[in-house]
Amino acid sequence: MESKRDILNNLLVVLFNNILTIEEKALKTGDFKNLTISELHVIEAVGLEKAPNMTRIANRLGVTVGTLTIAVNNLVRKGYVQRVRDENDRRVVKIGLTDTGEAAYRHHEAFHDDMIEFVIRTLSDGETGVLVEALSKITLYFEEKYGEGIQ
Amino acid sequence: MESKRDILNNLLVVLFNNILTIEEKALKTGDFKNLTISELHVIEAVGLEKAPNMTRIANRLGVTVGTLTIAVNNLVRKGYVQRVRDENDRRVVKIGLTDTGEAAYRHHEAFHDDMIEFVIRTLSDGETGVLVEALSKITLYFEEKYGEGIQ
DNA sequence: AAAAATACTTTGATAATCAAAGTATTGGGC
DNA sequence: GCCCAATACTTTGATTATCAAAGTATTTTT
Repeated sequence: MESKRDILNNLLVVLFNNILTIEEKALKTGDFKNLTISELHVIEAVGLEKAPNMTRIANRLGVTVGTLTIAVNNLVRKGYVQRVRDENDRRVVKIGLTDTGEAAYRHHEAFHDDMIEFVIRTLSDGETGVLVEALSKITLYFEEKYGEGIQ
Repeated sequence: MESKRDILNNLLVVLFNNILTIEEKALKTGDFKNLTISELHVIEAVGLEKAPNMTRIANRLGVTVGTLTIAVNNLVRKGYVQRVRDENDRRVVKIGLTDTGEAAYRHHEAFHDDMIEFVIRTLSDGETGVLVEALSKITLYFEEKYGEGIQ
């Protein structure tokens, strides 16, 4: 008999290990086959704020600004984002989504919405509450134990 | 007020997006700083079975066998795994953990055990049941919707 | 006005990844 | 028993992701 521990561990391992693959698969079902999962996460970070600068995005994603520069170069080339020099402080580069970028952002958002919608539809109110509670605790646990890996 | 939907979405995004970073951070606290997170996942896959072959591991990890060959080359060089030709079918290469590999496997296992231990300690029996139920449903949902991305 | 700090880009290196081509071995059909 | 197809793996060539460190431009501090 598999213990509750083992079951829980397996679930978390499978979910965590496969979520990126799944996200990528979902992405490739849309009109955005030329986006990688990393690039999508840049688009996600840009879409969540209005015109964030490079440092802000890099921190959010947990990568260096140099790494982000390269990703943004490619996204500009592919037509998903734009660079805009800040006129107040000309060192700063703000990143915005193009119309195509907006569309990609919404396509990915729909992936999340569907997932959440499914969970809420499937579980009772009480169960959803417990799930939120449990995930909050796990997040908090990671935060305390491993610090700024998580924002 | 943030809706239950938004809270749940944020939790899942934060957990999913950061789990690899966190796992890597946990890894680097041990004696295995020269392992990357991908290499660790190979070690994990090898440790879960007795001497799996290349194809088996590659399928489990969702990468091509070519990709795995390179990872195994590096892991052999670093002394974590061994290649053993199958004497019954000499096309087959079975992969096993060295003693160092075993140690790395157990160190990573401890990371999982701690996490699970925390969850079980923190939640009531009923709550843990709901969590398992909810995660099972999410996994199933992904499986149905996106097929073999998940095993 | 010089020096230090900040924001970003570039460079050089390594790792992860795939598809496709190549090598070795096995199994099936005749 | 021999050939051909299939299988298991490795190699190759290309792309992407990543970092640290060096470089450039601009702003802030002294």
